[in-house]
Amino acid sequence: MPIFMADNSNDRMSIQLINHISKHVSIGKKDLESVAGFFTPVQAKKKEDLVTEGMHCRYNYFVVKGCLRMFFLTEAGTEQTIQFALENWWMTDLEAFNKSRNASFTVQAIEPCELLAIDKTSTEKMLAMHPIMERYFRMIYERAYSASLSRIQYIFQFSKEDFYLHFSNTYPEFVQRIPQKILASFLGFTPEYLSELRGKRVKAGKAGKD
Amino acid sequence: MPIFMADNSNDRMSIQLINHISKHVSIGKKDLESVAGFFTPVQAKKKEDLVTEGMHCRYNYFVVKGCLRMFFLTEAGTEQTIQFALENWWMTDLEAFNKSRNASFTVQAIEPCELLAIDKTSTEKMLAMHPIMERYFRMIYERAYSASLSRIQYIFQFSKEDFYLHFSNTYPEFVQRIPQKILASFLGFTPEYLSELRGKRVKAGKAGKD
DNA sequence: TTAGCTTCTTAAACCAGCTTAAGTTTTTTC
DNA sequence: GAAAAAACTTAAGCTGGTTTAAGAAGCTAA
Repeated sequence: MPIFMADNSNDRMSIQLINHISKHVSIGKKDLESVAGFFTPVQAKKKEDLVTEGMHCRYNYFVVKGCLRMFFLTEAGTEQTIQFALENWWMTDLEAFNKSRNASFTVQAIEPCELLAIDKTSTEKMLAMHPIMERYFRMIYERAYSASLSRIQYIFQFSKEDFYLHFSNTYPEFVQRIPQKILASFLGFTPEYLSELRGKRVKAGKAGKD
Repeated sequence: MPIFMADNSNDRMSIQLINHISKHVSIGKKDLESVAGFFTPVQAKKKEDLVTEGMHCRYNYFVVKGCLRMFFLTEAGTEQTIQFALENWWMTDLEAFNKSRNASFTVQAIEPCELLAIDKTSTEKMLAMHPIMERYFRMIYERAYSASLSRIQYIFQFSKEDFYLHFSNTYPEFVQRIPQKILASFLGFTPEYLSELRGKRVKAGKAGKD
């Protein structure tokens, strides 16, 4: 179970959410404070599940600090990572969250995380009280949708080797930050093959410093 | 170039958009008529491009009738289909549409289509005048985002053969309706391999009527 | 500070799906 | 309604990436 933090963390964490909302929509200070009041600060440990595949999906999470990933279990029993959420991204199993179905995905902390959580009822109240937040989320989901389409484009565009090279050139710090096993499960190949690719690069003298 | 239709088609086509909006949000008749006024009816012929990769992406399209697909050209020069839009779905290259960038994708009519088109300026005016439409689009993009994640899940979950079987069992009429070449480019394999899979099923006596 | 667990590496054998190529059928166009 | 173009089929040979297996190296916890 995630730890629900004492109220005084709320202020610091809320500021980040408030800043993010302000970047996207015009909204007054009072409204922002009211919006922030709908969220509960949550602390998650490394490898802790925030949403569990097959279980009720109660919260939508805003990442204040740390990194989440979303994955599911394939029939073969391996974890397939679908996407990551870094600071200022939202993550939950949206369909399960909205329709009160059991989750199809697990959301898990890769690192120790600070999160802001909101449940469905609070989301609806918050949207009814602050309709401008519909606009904020419309923009957030447009962006998430575009990102997801780009991911599909990359999956088909590149061979697995090129997909790895492209990803590790585009996000070199991030690649350092996460376990290789998780990276392999995101890129859609076996850890063994990733290891082979890394070996190939090192031998070819193309590796970065370590 | 798409054909922009005479105004009297507008009524019939708008009704479908109006019904769709009404299903998602509470909105009065007058507002609905005002919203509909922001759209232009468009007729597209089979194989006609509505958005072209590399070109300016002026419109967002609501499908009244027919079927659109979104694709891009891989480096190898083959078309890779990303998604389809049937009746009551929206389609455009969202990122290009929003940020006035050149399109990364082509949107093409698979069948003769009736569409409602709206440009960026009109979209903004419409949203400013009818903020409830932010809610409508928030829901639309949530759904589109979820659908896109499911697609990623399927891509990784299934072998190519199982992916084909799953898709053709889930949408048998749709599979009949579109060219095999396009289906193959959606499932991510060669037309030759699709043909082989079909042959295999027919021989095994598992084929449907034709 | 050692035992146990998880992650990472290496390498050989294997196979799903691609490429190529040539023929057939369907659709489009004039 | 004939010719051209596009879509579909079939089959052989090949390759990118998986599987399997076994060992090495890093972490984590008492």
